[in-house]
Amino acid sequence: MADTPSPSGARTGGPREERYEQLLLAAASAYAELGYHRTSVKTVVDRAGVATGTFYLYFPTKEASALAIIDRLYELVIGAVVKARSSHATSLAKLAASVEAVLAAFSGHEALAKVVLVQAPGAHPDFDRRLQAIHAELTGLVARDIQEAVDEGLAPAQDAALSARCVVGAVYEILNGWMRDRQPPDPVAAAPHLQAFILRGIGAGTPASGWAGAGGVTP
Amino acid sequence: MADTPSPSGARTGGPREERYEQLLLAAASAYAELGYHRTSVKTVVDRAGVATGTFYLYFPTKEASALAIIDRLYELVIGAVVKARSSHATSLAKLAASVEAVLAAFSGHEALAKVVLVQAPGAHPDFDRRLQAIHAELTGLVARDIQEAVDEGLAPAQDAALSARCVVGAVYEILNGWMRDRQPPDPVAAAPHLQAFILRGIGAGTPASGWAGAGGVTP
Amino acid sequence: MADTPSPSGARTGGPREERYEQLLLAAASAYAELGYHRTSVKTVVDRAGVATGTFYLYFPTKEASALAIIDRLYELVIGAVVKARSSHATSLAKLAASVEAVLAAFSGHEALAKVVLVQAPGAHPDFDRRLQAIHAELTGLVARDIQEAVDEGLAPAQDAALSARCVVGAVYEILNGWMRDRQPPDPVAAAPHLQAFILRGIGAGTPASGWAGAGGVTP
Amino acid sequence: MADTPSPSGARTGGPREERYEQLLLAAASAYAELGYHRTSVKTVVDRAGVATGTFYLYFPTKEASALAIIDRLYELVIGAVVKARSSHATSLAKLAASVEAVLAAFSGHEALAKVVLVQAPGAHPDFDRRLQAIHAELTGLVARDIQEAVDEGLAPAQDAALSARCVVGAVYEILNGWMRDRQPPDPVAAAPHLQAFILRGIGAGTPASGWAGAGGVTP
DNA sequence: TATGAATGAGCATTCATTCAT
DNA sequence: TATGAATGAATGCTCATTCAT
Repeated sequence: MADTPSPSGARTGGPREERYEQLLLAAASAYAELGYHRTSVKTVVDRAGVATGTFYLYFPTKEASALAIIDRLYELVIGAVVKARSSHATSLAKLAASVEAVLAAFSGHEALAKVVLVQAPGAHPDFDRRLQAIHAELTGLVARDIQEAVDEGLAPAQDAALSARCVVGAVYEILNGWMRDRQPPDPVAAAPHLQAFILRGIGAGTPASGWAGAGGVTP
Repeated sequence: MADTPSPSGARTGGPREERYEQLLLAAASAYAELGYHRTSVKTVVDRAGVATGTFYLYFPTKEASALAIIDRLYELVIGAVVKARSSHATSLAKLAASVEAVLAAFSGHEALAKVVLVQAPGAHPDFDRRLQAIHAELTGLVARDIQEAVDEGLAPAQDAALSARCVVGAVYEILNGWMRDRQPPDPVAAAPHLQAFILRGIGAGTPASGWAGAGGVTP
Repeated sequence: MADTPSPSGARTGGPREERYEQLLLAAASAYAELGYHRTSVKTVVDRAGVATGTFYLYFPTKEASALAIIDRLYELVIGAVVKARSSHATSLAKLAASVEAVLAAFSGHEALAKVVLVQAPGAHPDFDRRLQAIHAELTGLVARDIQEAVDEGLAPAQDAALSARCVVGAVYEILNGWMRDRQPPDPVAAAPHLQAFILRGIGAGTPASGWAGAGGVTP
Repeated sequence: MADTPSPSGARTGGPREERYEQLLLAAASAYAELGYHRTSVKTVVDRAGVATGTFYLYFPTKEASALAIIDRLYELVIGAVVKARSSHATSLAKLAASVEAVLAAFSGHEALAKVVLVQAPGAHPDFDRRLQAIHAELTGLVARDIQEAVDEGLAPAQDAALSARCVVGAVYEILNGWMRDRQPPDPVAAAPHLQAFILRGIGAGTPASGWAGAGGVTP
């Protein structure tokens, strides 16, 4: 609902930016609902209430509109994660905060999330490439936290990259379940459980390890 | 390459079955490589070395061929899981064995796996529905194991369904990484790490809990 | 009317070749009448009495259909010219025979001629390139004849290439006039006048120079 | 490059006329370079450095801009020819002077010439009609000269209209060769050769016939 | 007069599906 | 059973033209 307040930060946003948002969101909701390939540009412009040609005033191709959606969510998610992490000092707190931030960012933009997590993969080679960016960034962040925790003796020796994949997979699956059939009904509410699972998973499973209290950092 | 040699070795395979396999595998490899929508029926029949019309003697529609691929992998995976579980008595051993069986089944049929895990989601509403079957079945099995472990005092109280999602997500992500960029290079070799992560994640993190030795159950 | 009897020489021409001819001629007549850009593929297939997709069974693109028309006329014209020339021994007789052969070949395939001489130039860079081939071939042949006549003392010293352009220009303009408003009503009947003009133009203007009787070589 | 500096030097050129020239020349250069159909109005206004809407303040349609180009060249060519002819008294001198004037006028306005001779024919029915005007006027003038020469006994009896077409065709082809690949490098320098060819062609091939000295009439 | 965002009809091309052989 | 030519609806994209500012 409160989707993407102009990335440039400008509050006013000339009519140009408004139209762009309008089309981006119309495209996102259509792709989310019908799937990228089953959505025609006509469907998108009908939802946005503009003419066909207008779409191409803002996106060079249909494909570009999907890439823009991916990029938009990328910014939102990475932005939220970076912000959340900056409030915490220890590796485990950063990790726990990141998990919650990801849940909050994705679930706060469901249409975008559905496009990125469900519809885009496999729809086009370029999408997959772009998707990798978010994925790699997130997994890298998590891997670093785990490695740090290991180095600090907070977790047992392990393949940090592999564990990071497990972490990211668990988070995505929670989001997928929520998007698919509202299980869990609220991803953010499930954060504590997920954090507990993850921290135990990497072998840093007790609050004494220093991650307790990371919850609620993303207002 | 060594993709899906007739699942039940018993099949005598009349010419009809052979053609069907040929087309199913040609479709799977094409969809895996190019994506469902970017693959035309022409491409599939070219790979199978038959004429266009022949495709429709074995599948009523293109869509049906993808559903057949999903069903095929479903059988393979669930079959392997059920078989693996039958060799173990305790909940945790069953869980650990299931994880390895899933990794082995998917990674033993890469083309099918790519179609099911990467290309099918989002490509068609019917696919998503069918995909749910595998997913729900797997998650249900895992949830049951977890609940059992909790009931037996082997793991702390928790939302078993939620934890099960985490488990399944972690497994899928390992498979995704392998399919995407061979990270890890061999999913089955990564099974111990993954099992450890998962068992710790549900709070049953020590071999003393009774899951050790589950490895190698899938011959 | 008697347009393009299968280039491969095969008289029977399977249904495949027939369809191709049908489409080529439908395209030629449409392009000739409406112009290349003002003709849609729909228009062509309607004239041919086939479905849209069928067009693309025989031509990879609309552009290719126009190139095929150009090539077809190229073969017809060059073929006729080479054949006509082979019946004559002297340079001037060859030249005169070529002129008549060109008039006959173009005027015997009016739709193709209109496409090549009127509609194709400027319609697409590729067309222009291909058009050059016919043009250069014809001009080269004429230039050779003129040079030979000069060398044999049958015509005064001159820039043979420049004179050849004049010759070809005169021939094309006669054809253009005929296509535009049937002036002259019959290009072949105008051949003697044109030949006289041309031979005088290159300074070999008397029948004594040895070109008389070249007329009528193309039955 | 030095294309069409306002035809009648008298024009004071208010800002309105300047804009018009600017757009006419931008359109001409674009059509000449890219072809009429491959040039969008956007391309023209970009070259002219004005906004899209401005184009329609000076031309009712895109088509009208091409017609204006044709008309402009018509004025230039006919004007030059009439002027050149007025300096000569005899039919053959008028003819020879006309040829040179046409070469000079077209080659002095290459962009316009390319549009008129190469791009416009076939691009639109209306263009063809308008093109006829220049064509008929020129051919008529030449035919009259030839008829006069015949009547004066300077040339043998002939179909003056047909000969006139040959003359015009030869001139156009020289211009086409120059525009296509700078063969000849300078049409005006080729005028003597062309004049000789033409006068010989109509059977008035000796300077004694009274056409010598017609060269250089267009200052 | 000048702008340029918006329009929407029009078009080339693709491809799942059919069916006569 | 097998073939592959034929179909025609569907779609992404362009661009001449309009009009509110």
